[in-house]
Amino acid sequence: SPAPESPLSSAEESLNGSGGDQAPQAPSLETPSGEPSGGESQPGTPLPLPGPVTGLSIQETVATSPELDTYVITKKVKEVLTDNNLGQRLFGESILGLTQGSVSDLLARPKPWHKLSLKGREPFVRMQLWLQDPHNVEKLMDMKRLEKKAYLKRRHSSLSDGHSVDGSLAGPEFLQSSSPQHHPAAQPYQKKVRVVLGPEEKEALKRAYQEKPYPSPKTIEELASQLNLKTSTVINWFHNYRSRIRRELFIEEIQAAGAAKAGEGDSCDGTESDSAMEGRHGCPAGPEENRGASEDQDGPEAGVSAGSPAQRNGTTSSSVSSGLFSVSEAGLSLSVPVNHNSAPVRSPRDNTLRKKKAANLNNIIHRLEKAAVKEDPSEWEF
DNA sequence: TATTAGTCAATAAG
DNA sequence: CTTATTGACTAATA
Repeated sequence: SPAPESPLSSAEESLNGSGGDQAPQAPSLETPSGEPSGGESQPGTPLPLPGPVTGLSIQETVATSPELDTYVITKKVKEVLTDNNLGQRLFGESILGLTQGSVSDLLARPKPWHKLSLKGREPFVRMQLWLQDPHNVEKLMDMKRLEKKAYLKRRHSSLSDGHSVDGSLAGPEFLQSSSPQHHPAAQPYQKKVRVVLGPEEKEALKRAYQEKPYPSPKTIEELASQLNLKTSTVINWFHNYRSRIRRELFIEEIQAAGAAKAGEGDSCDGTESDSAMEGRHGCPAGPEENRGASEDQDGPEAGVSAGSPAQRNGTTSSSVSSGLFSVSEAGLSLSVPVNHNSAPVRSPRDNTLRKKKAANLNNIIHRLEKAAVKEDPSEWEF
């Protein structure tokens, strides 16, 4: 029941090569804007400009877009989608040209605008444009209805023939439904078996990451054989892990930005050295929501707790201390908590140390080392 | 060539 | 069914 059927999206100009397919690109997005509609925007959300008949391509719109607050945008999109019972799949495929999983990720962990590449900004610009016109919600809902209709029709036809026992399987046949490229012969399309790393393997890899975020080919080979994994799997794991750890740091950065600032007399101080630091202006503006204070599994997964603003400050350079850089105790073997708390009954588990912080430290060290070789400090991204 | 950024797509979780 | 997670792959960069 996947959807080989591209709902309605008219021209799906996807020019692709390469085995798999990637980059759907250009979904449908017009802005007839037939109604003046009150169109009040949100808090600090500026309003770029659509580009239907204005001849502007989305790409150009992205390039000329003012800084957008990705956090505010995703928050709003999530709200609108849930309020109207619209799913990520439909939204993603028809509005963003992305798959459900990508949308989920984007909405849950938007990277700050200044950390996004031109391509990475595109989905956010599309979301912003989509939000701009309340009419778009209606259109999406219509689409949803059409899809449902088609779905029911399909189901009906398949029920009509076989048996009556609806709610469930009928006999052996029925397995194997629609697959891309139905009609003809779908021959040897075995949907790639997903490699799933066991908790133990992940632990080992995380441990390895802690000591060396950028393992040498030799180390990688070693890990691969020890864990009985393909070398490429280990390499991919490191790529993905670094990338995802980094992303969490962005998120902390954003959350932190919203805190520690009562009055508004601070925002961005003037002492901005020469670096091309980013400039977060519109604070997350997100009141409420605990966000983040979650995680804390047990065995696997470590957590990152509150972060702190990493600010650049030419004058008082010492104030670098941040929760992020305070590595409690990395390494292994820790258990036996020295328990020296004043609090009587406290911290039962905890064993799950802040590995990520430690890992991040290593990551930073690594980058610092690389940066040290450079002469131009303006490139240091700290 | 090594890494990163962005996604996809399978499948886990809810 | 919908959303979240994650190994793998492509294109862009350094």
